[in-house]
Amino acid sequence: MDQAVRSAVKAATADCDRNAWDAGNCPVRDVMNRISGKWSTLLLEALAEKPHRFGELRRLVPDISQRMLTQTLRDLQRDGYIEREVFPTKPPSVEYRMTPLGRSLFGPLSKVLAWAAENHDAVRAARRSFDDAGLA
Amino acid sequence: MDQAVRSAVKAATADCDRNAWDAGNCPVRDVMNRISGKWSTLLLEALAEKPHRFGELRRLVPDISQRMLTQTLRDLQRDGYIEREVFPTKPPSVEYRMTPLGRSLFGPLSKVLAWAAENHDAVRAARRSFDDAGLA
DNA sequence: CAGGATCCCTCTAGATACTG
DNA sequence: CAGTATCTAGAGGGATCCTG
Repeated sequence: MDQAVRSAVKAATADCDRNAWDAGNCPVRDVMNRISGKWSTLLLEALAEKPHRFGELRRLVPDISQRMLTQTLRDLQRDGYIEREVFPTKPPSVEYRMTPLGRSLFGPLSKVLAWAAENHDAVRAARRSFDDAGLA
Repeated sequence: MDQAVRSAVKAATADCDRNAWDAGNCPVRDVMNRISGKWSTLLLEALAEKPHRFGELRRLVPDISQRMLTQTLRDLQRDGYIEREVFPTKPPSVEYRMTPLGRSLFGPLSKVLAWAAENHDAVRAARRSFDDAGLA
């Protein structure tokens, strides 16, 4: 980890200390809380590629309930990561697309997702050996 | 986002598709689920700097309960991100430290944490304007 | 000191049904 | 098509007491 990143993280940590790690004032927790939802990263991943309509997103993430799809999209929109555009056709259609802020987040975030894909086996192996050691 | 990252993410997505985004088989969800816990990133942040004992960690993250500290540490250990070493002194002391796997995760992850620190204000602004628009 | 065990509660997320 | 409303189960998380 280079020095620039290290000091940025340290600054964030310092903020948390001053505010007793209050969720609302700690940048790390405030931002992570949202992107760490069960579906957030999957939707960001889908919308990072290109804009999608509601129904398309539902098909891209088959096991999401329509309630959680709506809610997660609204949360992402509220934090400024995605935009919602309504086309007053009949029947109506709605398109979701990433904002510049969302793209700027997805840059670093995608690196973590890539890490997950590359190291998934290592994690599963660690998990197995932990369980086999009887510490489960 | 460069091409290497893009294709790695795409590969992960493809895996998820084949398995209907099953939590156990989707690398993204499997890894993100753990590091997205309420306390995981804060503890990784603390242990990235240097090893710490149980009591030190508790002081570093004042508002964590001892139950959640124990549980989160065990989860991180199970996935191979941190190590636990017991020193049979009297009274006993236990030290936690990051593993190579943990460090390799924390590289990309720290970039996201830095992003959170830098863009926290932008997110809060987006949130306010969303709420003021009456869409809350 | 570093936890384990227990009780309890909130909040998230899923299922189902209905609407402009 | 793209949602909203309601109900409910279950996980995540907290408080407290106990122990090697």
